[in-house]
Amino acid sequence: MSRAAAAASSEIGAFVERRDWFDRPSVTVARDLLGMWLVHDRAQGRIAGRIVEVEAYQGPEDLAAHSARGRTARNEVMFGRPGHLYVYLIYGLHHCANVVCGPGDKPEAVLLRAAAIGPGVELARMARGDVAPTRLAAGPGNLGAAFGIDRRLNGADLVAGPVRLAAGPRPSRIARTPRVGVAYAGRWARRPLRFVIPDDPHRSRP
DNA sequence: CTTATGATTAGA
DNA sequence: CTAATCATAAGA
Repeated sequence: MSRAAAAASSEIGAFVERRDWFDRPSVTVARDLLGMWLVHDRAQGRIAGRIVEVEAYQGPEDLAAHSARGRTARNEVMFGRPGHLYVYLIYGLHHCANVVCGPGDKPEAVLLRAAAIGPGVELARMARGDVAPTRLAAGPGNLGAAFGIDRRLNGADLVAGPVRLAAGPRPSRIARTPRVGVAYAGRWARRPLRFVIPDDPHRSRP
């Protein structure tokens, strides 16, 4: 990779500053999130990575969405204003990070499933241990671990930070597949609501 | 109170 | 293929 290309790929664009950017259906936000930067500013430094894989979870009618089983203490944030982080613990050990979307009061969200870590690689490695760079944030549990996102950040404002989103290079192509791990959701399990950059080495699976 | 299970992962 | 591991939600 040339010096110019390397510089370009590590360039973080403008942060999302308008809440209404998030106030859209999860499918729309999900597509837009691919290629964008996820940035976490911490005392130790900044961890940033480009999002390469996401899943859309639609409102109450989507049987795979947490919000389909009513409002509870856990999914409270999904029912709140768009532009916040919904973080929950899964299988007793993995933290999954979601972007709360709209439109309006509709409790939709986008699960962040994989990212290519750019600036802050060493910090991410410290948090994750010694793993291959392409696997650092591949899979929702790994992404949470790599970015240092846990339940303390549940409800965090994505406009205010410390976790924010910024413009990045748009992918030339976007692939759609069914979502992972939601076989119980009947028809909704088969819907193509997973969005991924085809053949990206940082994605969690084909 | 008890109990089943999950938007997962690593390892055999 | 399965164990790990616990917050959550649902049921008694």
